[in-house]
This record gives sequence, C-alpha cells and structure tokens, in this order.
Amino acid sequence: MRVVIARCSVEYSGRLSATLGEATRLLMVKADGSVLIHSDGGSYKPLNWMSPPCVLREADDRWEVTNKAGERLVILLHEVFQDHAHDLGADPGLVKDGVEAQLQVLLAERPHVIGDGWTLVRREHMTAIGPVDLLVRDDQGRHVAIEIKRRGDIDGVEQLTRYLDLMNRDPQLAPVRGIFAAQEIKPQAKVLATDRGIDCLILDYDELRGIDDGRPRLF
Amino acid sequence: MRVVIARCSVEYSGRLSATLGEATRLLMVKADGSVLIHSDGGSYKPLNWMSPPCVLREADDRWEVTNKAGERLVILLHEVFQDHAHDLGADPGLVKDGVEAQLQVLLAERPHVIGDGWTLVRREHMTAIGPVDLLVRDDQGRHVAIEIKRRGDIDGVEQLTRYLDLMNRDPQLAPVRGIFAAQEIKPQAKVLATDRGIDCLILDYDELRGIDDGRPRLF
DNA sequence: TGTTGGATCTCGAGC
DNA sequence: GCTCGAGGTCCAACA
Repeated sequence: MRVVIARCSVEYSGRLSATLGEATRLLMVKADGSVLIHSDGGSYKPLNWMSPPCVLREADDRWEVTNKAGERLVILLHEVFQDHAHDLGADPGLVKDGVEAQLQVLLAERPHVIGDGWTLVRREHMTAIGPVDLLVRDDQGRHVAIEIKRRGDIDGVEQLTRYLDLMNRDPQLAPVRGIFAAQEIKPQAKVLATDRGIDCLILDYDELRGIDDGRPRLF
Repeated sequence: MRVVIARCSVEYSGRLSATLGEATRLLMVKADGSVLIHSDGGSYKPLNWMSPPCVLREADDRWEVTNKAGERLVILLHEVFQDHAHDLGADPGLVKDGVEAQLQVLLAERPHVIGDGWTLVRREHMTAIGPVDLLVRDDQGRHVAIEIKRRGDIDGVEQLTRYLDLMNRDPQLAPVRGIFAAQEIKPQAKVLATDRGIDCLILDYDELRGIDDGRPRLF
C-alpha cells in the first residue's frame, strides 16, 4: 500500500470520459496495482480510480494506469507533498451478519400474523421459473403465494406476477392469490401490485422477531 | 484529510452488523468526520466505513464514530505505524462526459433517423408509473414510445412493456407501439422484445452525433 | 463461465 | 426534503 498526497490533475477514458482539474488529493496505490484518487469529502467512492487487474507505469511527473479492456487513467503530478509505502499484509476480511433471509424464516414461523387461521404450506415452493418465497393457505384453505423483499420494488411485483401466472395454471393450486411483503414498499410498486390484485404487506422486523401478537395490516 | 496506518480491529453496527478481525489497515479520516477503512486490495470500496454526517470521538486506543441514525463504528487501535494529516482544500470535482442523457437528446433532435416523417411529441412523457424516455409519432401520426438505454437489458424491455400497457389504456394515445433503443442490446432482451412486438434499435453514438439533421447549426 | 439480484450501495435529477 | 433511475455500478451466489 502506497499513499501519495499530491497536487494533480487526472484524465480517465474508458467506459466513459472524465477529467479532474488541478487540486491536492490523496492517491492510494494498492498491492495489486489498482489506484484510488480521493478528495477530502464525498463518501467512500473515490473521485476516480482504476480497478485491478491493471498496470501502473510511472514516469517522473506522470502516472499512467491501463488495463486489458483499454481503459486508461492518466495522473499528472504537479507537486508531491508526501509519498509513503507500508506493507499491510493479508486481511481477514469483513464478517457480516445476514438479515435478509431472516424475514422469510420469521414469517414462515408465524403465518398467523397475516391472518387468523393461516398456515404454512412450505418455504421456497418450486415453480418452473424459480422458487416462491412462501406458499401458505388462508383460513378457508385457499392458496396464497408470498414474495418477500427487504425493499419492495417494482421488479419484485413482476416476479410475483410471473409466479402467480404459472401457479394458477396448476389445478392442484389454483386459485392462488398473491401477497407482496417487504419492510418498505415503493409507491410505484404498490400501484402496480394493486393494479394486479396483489396485496401489499409491510413487515416490521423487530415486531416479527419479538412479539407474536404484533400483526401487520394488509392494505 | 488524515491518514493513519495501524493494526486494528473494527466493529460496525447499524444497517447491519459486521466485524473486522485484527490486521494492519489504512484509516482515512476526511474533513467532514467520515472514516474509511481500506485494506491492501479489493476494489475502491473500503472494508468498512462511516458516511457523513457523523462524529468521531477519539480515545487513547479507541475510535468511536457515530451518526444521527444510531449507526456505530468502533475501531480498536492496537498499534499505530503512521499518523499524518494534510490540508487538501476544496476539490473542483469530476467532470464527466454524459453518455446516457446525450443519447436521448440526440435522438429527440433527430426522430427522422428512425423513419422518414417521424416527429417528436415530447421527451420524458409522464405515465402513472414513471416517464417514458421519448414519445414520437410515425409518418402516419401513430404514437410510438421509445425507451433508451446505454446497454439494453431484459429489465428495460419489461419497463417499456409496462409503459405500453398503461399508455394503450389511454384513448388519447392508443394505439402505441414500442421501440427499445440502446447502444448494445443483449440477445435475451432482443428475444423478449421481439416476442412482445417491440422493435429494437441499435444506437451508434458517434453516428448520431455526426448525422446532419438537414438544418443549419447554431454552433 | 455467464447471469441475476442485492448493496451500510452512491450519485444526481426532478418534484 | 424525498423519490426514482442510473452507475466506469461492484459483488457474490448460482446455474
């Protein structure tokens, strides 16, 4: 890992063309040759960068980073304030705690929070084009397919629609209604779901996990 | 901008929970208090980070970064190898040559490249679920909706299909045909589009820009 | 190896 | 302020 602080200007040409005017920035050169150009602000995304695998050719006041795809990053160094290198060694990497699949497990264990007398048929019910998250029966024994997302977008409604189309061709299952369940449902997705006769269900993670009598409401 | 190289371990809890085992890493502290934790590899994305606005409370061997939303990043410093600060000043920022919007502008100015006598109705024609990129009329005055992408994927065809469904319910517009236009269209997207009676149009950026629209230019 | 869907997405435009 | 679409998206799981 090499860290350079320098007044520089940058030109990138590849998937798009972009330039950076002269300013003082932090240049990070990683062991794999990749280069990151950070300013003192913004978020974690660099102003400009070159991803590995790539090659850094270094002249006196000019760095040129290229890759196989023909992308090119040229950095002109006008003044170098600092140039440090340090061996970091390998990194054990980030360990993260999954939250996504939990919603499915929790709702599968508590189908009655959707309606009294509702029961689980199975999780990951297989169809020809993929598995439906949950298949349940309502209090009158009719099938209901549930698609679960963390954030309910329009794509999820499309997905559930395709499942419902298929499942309703199966006389063993038909008629099958649909419920689109998510922690948050985008307005457009709700419009589309409603238009297609699909109910929307807002899931509260903490409520599902902690309290059995907390019942989300259909609308 | 402050750059610290240190052997550290990290714990994040917020939108998810995650930990980083002990290793030597680069810690970047920006002027707005945001913190980035980089290893010597991966991509431009840090192993862990905290986005602004946030507050860094610094103890002897322990940094604690928090924000209003209750997210928390705790960094335990086991050994500090380097600790440098440098004032970078403001950055003029990245100037990019837009490609996506350009295609829309170029095609909007030259509807006749699709067919003789075709005219623009409007860009960003609003529907209940979002704006369709271009609405034009063919040489016989019939409406045509055009969805423009840089890379034509199956999602784009789905999107255009939804627009067409909606627009064809509007007696003021119906019948509306669809054209899926992109610099590059994936085979699957082309199959789906064709199956739905949607025409595909490959856009050549340089050609579009270079085509003389038959009118004198202002510049 | 291509495809697909998620992301602590980020970023910018439009309302 | 929010919402929505795009990204040099990146990334990993999966077919």
